Amino acid sequence: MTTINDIAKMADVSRTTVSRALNDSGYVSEEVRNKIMAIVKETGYMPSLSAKSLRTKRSGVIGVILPKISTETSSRVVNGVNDVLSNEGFQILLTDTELNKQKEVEYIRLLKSRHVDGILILATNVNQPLLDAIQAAAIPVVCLGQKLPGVTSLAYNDYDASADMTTMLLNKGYTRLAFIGISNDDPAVGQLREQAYLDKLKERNLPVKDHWMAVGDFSIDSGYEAMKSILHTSKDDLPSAVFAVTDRMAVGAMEYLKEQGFRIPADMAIAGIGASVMSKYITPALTTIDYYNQEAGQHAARLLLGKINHEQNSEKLKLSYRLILRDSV
Amino acid sequence: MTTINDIAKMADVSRTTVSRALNDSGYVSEEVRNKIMAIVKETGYMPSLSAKSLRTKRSGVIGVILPKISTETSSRVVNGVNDVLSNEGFQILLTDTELNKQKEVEYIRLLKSRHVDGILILATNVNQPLLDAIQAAAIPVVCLGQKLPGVTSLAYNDYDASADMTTMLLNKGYTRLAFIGISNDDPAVGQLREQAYLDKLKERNLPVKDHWMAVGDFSIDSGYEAMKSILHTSKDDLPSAVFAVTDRMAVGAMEYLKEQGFRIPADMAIAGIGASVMSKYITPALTTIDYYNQEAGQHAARLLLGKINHEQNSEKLKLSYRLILRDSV
DNA sequence: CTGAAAGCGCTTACAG
DNA sequence: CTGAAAGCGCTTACAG
Repeated sequence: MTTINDIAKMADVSRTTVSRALNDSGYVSEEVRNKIMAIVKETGYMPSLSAKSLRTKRSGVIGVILPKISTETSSRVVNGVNDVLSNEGFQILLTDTELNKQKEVEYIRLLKSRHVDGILILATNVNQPLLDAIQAAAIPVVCLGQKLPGVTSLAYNDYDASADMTTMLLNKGYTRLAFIGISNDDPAVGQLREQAYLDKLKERNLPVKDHWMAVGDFSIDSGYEAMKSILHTSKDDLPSAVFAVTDRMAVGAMEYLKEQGFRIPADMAIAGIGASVMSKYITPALTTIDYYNQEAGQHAARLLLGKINHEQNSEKLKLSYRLILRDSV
Repeated sequence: MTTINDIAKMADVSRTTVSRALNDSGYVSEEVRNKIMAIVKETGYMPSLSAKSLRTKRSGVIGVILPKISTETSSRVVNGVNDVLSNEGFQILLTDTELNKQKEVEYIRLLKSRHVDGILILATNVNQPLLDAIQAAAIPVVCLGQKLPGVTSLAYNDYDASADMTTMLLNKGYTRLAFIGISNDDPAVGQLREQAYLDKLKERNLPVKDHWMAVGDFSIDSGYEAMKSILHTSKDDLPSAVFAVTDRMAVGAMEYLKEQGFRIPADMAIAGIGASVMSKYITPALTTIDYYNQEAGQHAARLLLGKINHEQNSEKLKLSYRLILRDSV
């Protein structure tokens, strides 16, 4: 492989000068610069980024920690992140925790040892070891989708979004409102979205019935099973609508209802969150909430870049959302 | 940051010994090893991978070049790749060409300068600059989804898959078969899938009508527009079925047909390729072909690992597929 | 405007 | 079994 020394020899200058020409740092005469650049072009020389990183302590790489790689939300976010990062000459080092809390911590350490300039984490839960690891890493970290205490966080507006959806359903007359949530380990999706549902029902003195509530795990199947369980335990006290906190679970629920001969929304209305592509093309089209994931990814990336460049900006920002009313309600 | 020197001092040994203990290379007395390991654990020391990579010329990073990051196929493949790579201690450096041919070439050079141990590329086209760049990089490269001359390639069985789908449709009596393809720049999806369609029609002496053929660009919208154009140009010579080479385009086509009041499959049957999640939940459920993308990703990753370890294995393998018959036909 | 030298944090012959 | 030394390919004060 050609190195900076080779280029220096060929150009008959010191490698110091080559480095300066390459990085536009310090003075290099026009003549020498041209000579060097010509040789660089000719040889196709590319500086070793390992050496560069070892020396400068910057790698031009951002570590991204995903809860699950093959998910529509993740890929939209990564898309947004990549939009802004690749423009700034940064690369993404991708990491997938498979919803495993321990891996989150491991990856933070690993990314740190790879000299990444910053870490973007899509957390699904909040726990002390995670916070400790972030603290210990002592590099810029931005969390998207969850509020991590002491960490620059960009949270979706889960409470309001869920409250709006609940209110809308209630206003449409669906006062017998079932709910499919996820585990409380997840403050954003698990706690906030459920709390808003509960609060809104309470505000109107509507009953919250245990047999109208079920818990899934993000998957379509779990939505299917949750709906089945709600129907079974509710017997002749059936709800008139069901609100699932993710589109995938809503789709699963819809699938089960269809199988059972329910007409949607006449016999049972359904709503989700996420604005998945599928939500638009399924029949009936699903009422849902768009979280603008790609924009959120861009936003998070910019925030991280800001931190890397030591710009002051550690407020907890909120992201926007939009209700999409469709035929399932 | 703690370095190997700090550990060496604390353990009162040379850094050579620390390195040996860390990497299990060469002799280290049990006693010394334990002492070192205790300190490593206590300090949370992690070796700098930049330094390691500079020294050893291996980075433990695999570059992945994607045509489009936020696509179901891509995320499934990356998922599979990550399955096997993360198990072997490798990390993924992700790169998105946004279907831009020039970026493909740039990224190969960039990844090379980052000392990646190998590159996995999901090519969508074949061109000389790309082949040259791969040649010039002189590191292990595996191509998935396309046959690149001179490059270890793992191609889907596009011709046979498309031929099977065409035959199946023909056998069901849909002899007036329309086709939505993509650009011929893409040998696999563009050329092979179309060629199989043409060959099968020819075999049975069935007419191939220009106004039954349209070209899209992978997107749902383009399928919608393609279907519209077919209907308009066909006037009273309408096809009885349409075969789109991707699920997304099939979904778009279905959307347009539904809008126009077509009953599916009674008035017009539809088939796609890809086995997207959506294909299963859309109404009517879409007949399609599963390419086992995740397994393909695993397979490609293993192939690449094999090349990195200098195992002999540069044949062009073929991947399998499976027809999924559903209600849209 | 240019170069010699030191050093980033590792690993690996080589010598003992 | 252990260590001193060289070197991977860069950048950056420092000196001229």
